[in-house]
Amino acid sequence: MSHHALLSAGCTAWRSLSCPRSELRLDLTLGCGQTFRWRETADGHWTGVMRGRVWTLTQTEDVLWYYVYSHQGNQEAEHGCERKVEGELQLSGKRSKGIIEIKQEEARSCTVMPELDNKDEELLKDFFQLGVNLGDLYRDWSAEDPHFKHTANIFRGVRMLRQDPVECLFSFICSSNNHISRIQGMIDRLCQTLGNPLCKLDDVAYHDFPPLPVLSETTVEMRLRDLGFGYRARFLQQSAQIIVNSHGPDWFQSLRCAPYLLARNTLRALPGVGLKVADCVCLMSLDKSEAVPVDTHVWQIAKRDYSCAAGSSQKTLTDKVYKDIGDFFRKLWGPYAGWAHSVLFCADLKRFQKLKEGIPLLKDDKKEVKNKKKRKMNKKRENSKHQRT
DNA sequence: TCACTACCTGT
DNA sequence: CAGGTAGTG
Repeated sequence: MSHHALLSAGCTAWRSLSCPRSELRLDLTLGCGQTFRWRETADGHWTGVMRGRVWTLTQTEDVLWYYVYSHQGNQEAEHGCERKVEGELQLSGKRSKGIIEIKQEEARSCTVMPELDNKDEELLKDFFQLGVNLGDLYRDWSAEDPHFKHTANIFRGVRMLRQDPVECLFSFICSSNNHISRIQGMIDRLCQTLGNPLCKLDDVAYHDFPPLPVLSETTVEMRLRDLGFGYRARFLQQSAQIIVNSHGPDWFQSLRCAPYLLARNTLRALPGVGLKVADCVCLMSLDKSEAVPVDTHVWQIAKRDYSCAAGSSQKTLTDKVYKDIGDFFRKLWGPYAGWAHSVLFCADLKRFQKLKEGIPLLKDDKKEVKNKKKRKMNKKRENSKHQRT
């Protein structure tokens, strides 16, 4: 059986690229709720699906390491990966680029084509938007905003992903009136049930995100209700159907080029997509760095930390208040306001509170308890399914 | 423009 | 109630 890759095991297929932690923190960026599909599969190792393949990522002080798994329809050889590299493994981060140097005979059994190497590096750079200099942005935001400056020191390296628009849209339709841990479970079940299987690692089956045509099938609503999606099941199916039936195949691509507000309004026409979800999709997958998703939490931040007047007298987050708060932050932070917002959002998450007291994150702090319960619930769901039929 | 409600499900 | 949305008055 295949295992999740471990950098310390010295597999020769690990590749790397220069990237200081101040520009990217995997734990914060992947764990702050902008994506729901990456897990810490080993200490500091994050595994997830990106562009139809399974990746494990980890980092040292100045280097980002990546490992891409093979599966059907994927040429790369994977055997021989348990092998140790001869001599010391350079974890010092001195090497900034390329694959670990390996002996000729090993190279044959655990090959990484140079041209693939390049492409994968480009994919990673695109996914993490490494062309955007986060250090410069932090400096600018800190200059304008003392409160940001305070928290930014602890929460460096929080960066916006450039996600697949389909996955992003349908994930955030699920986010309504919901919390992160449950959303993660829902997305897992969605991919497991409707997505293409990719590979299996240590008993964990990885699937691609379901394609639009599959999501648009009329049976999907019922199936998703059985998976515990509640009223969101209909939104998902309907939105997919509308996109498939009344928009061209490069609809999302065109939204990437469209101005922010046009893109947001277009998305809003889909069922289950309000201002908040539309802004998430704009910011996280459609290159709209100025989009600021305002949820109840961000609203609290605006009032508490910025004494932002908007909506201080209102009881609910109305459209007007929503827009006022977004404008407030855009004025404060500028064209990358959405990126700045995610830093503060991240800093406010309960799971990252320990960082503020200088306590490093431990991998299994949060999860152990939940896994047990999950099994119980799956059983419960099975039962109610049988009762219905 | 704002308030209120229903909507699924789990903590 | 939970990182909302849609429909109503």
